[in-house]
Amino acid sequence: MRVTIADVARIAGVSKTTVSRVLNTRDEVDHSTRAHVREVIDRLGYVPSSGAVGLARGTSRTVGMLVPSLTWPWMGEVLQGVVDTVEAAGFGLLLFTCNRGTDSVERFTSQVSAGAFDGLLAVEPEDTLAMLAALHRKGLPVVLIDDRGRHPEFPHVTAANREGGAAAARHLLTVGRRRPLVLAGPLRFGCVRDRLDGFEDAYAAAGCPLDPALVIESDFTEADGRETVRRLLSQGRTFDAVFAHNDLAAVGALAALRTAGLRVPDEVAVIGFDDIPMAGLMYPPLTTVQQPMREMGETAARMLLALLAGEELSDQSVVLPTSVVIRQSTAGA
Amino acid sequence: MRVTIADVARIAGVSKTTVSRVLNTRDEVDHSTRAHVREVIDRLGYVPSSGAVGLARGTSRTVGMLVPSLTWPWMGEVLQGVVDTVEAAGFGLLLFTCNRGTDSVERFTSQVSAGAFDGLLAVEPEDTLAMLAALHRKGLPVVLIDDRGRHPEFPHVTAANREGGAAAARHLLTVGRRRPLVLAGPLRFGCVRDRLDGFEDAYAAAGCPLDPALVIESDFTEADGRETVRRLLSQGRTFDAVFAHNDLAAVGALAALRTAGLRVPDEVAVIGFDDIPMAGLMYPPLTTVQQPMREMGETAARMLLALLAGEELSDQSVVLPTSVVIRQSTAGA
DNA sequence: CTGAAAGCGCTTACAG
DNA sequence: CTGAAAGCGCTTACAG
Repeated sequence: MRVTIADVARIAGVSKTTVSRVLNTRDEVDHSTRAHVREVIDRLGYVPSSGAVGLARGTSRTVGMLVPSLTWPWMGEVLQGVVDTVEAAGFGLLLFTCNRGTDSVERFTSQVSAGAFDGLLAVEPEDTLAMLAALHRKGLPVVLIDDRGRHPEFPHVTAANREGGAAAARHLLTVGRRRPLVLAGPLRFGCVRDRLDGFEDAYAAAGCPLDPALVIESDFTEADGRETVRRLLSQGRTFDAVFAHNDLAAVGALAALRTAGLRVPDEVAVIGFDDIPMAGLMYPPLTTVQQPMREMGETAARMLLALLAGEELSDQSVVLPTSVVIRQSTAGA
Repeated sequence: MRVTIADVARIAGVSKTTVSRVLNTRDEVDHSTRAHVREVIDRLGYVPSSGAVGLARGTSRTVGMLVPSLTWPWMGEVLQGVVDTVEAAGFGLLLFTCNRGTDSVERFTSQVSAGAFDGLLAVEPEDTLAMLAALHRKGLPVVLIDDRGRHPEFPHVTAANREGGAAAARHLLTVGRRRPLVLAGPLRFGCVRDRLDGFEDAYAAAGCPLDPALVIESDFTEADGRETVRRLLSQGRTFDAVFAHNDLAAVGALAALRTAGLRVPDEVAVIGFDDIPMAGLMYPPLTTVQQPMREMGETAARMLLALLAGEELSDQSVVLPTSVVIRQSTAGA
């Protein structure tokens, strides 16, 4: 059924060794022999069995990718960046989301021991960090795409969260907002503290320190963003801007402000973080701090491929720039 | 380094054959031998090499998934359904998006010949249908997650597009709309024709045939939905509802209507198709015909796994029900 | 119930 | 420049 290297060798009248060399090495084969073997390979449509190659070479030319969820709004972009890069390098991508308890985590780790992939890309491994650290110590190359934590022990790529927070602040100051509400993400995340620090410092530097009562921990969901803003308004709190630590919460803020009859951006300007695909489609279109998700995926993949090629990483930690995308939720009509 | 079956055999004082049997067969091994080997396996943390098992058995226990894009708004749901199902069955999922020309298509097909996976799940393979048909004829099990075409030659899962179109019509009739605009998708897609047929028939059955001038082919994008509605309004066309063949186009319609100063749903009701995650977050929240994307992914994966297990499919074609999710873009406040 | 041996399809020293 | 042979880590008739 399957065409094997033995078939090619027999038909070309050479040894399997020679066929293998034509396939894998650049020299050591006579020019005309090489051409002839090539011709037979093409004619037969021979493709080496990836399983056999992997077994003989001890590598799979496959990378694993572990994500906590595939339905988060920005995950598609990250994944697309990863897949494009990995495919272009001729590697396969094995996808895992061990999000169904101990069982699935165990199944995942056993795939590692099984040598199913040579290296791992992981997004935000909140509950799996210990496991990843263990695999990493055992020699598995790992690169984190790190939206949440601070994991100096791993090579990782992050967005410039601190600068992003500062840029959000400068933008709000530019449009004249002196009293912003901060809808922070969970404070246990490093990225959240960074965004907050950058934002606070920029406001302080402008001689306009934040009101601590207007810095609220939220949970990155639309529902909580909406509910939090509703509650603050009903308590009589006043603010002239909202800085949400992600776009989903910003969308919730938009809804609560609308319900309360407050005009955006005239009375309250709103800025989010991420620039998920729907941000520009909201009403009003949402100003936001863009994280270059696709580029983060590409960069992480390139780092992992470099590691697998035995190269040293010039930087263990790559920080990609964020940028403010100005739309009508802060900029007026 | 790696613990092999030979290590286990040596330490347990049995043959590799026996270890293999403990691993793979239910009987043929003495109870106490089995227990002892199990204990050694656990103690050593032995996991069979997936490459070696695959080579020896001729299968990879991996399924491939081919998607045209990872950034479409509903793709995450499909993927999550697939991954959950495939993982639970102990299979790996290899992800491909050969969307970069001939090169990447070739690379993909060679992965098939390489035996990198045992079966394939594919979403909407517009430009790759001929290639998939060829692989299918050569014996590769393929299941299509079929949002667009009509591909009777493959096992596939679809949503009930015709019924969905009819349900959209009935809903609009219920809220008193007699003169709807249809923002159709590309008419070359089977799903588009089905949605249109169902919608038209239901309106005709209500004694209210559609105005052909109000059935417009669009391209499933927000920009085109917006532009089309803008153009029709500027031409003086009147309609009291919009049925868009996907949510993105419906979101565009919402924007154009807002710009034109038309109130939704009072003056124009809007209904979409898909129920993508952002549908409920729009202003006003978008009524839409829901496709069960995650379930489609799960179902397709289950079908493929059944095929790989050598089972006959009871149905080559599975049609999952759609349902109207009523929100404020048709229902008033 | 158990094991020796061949085989899956490659790669890679080693020898010439 | 080329090939015979061993080896990668398993499974599976076959024999006992």
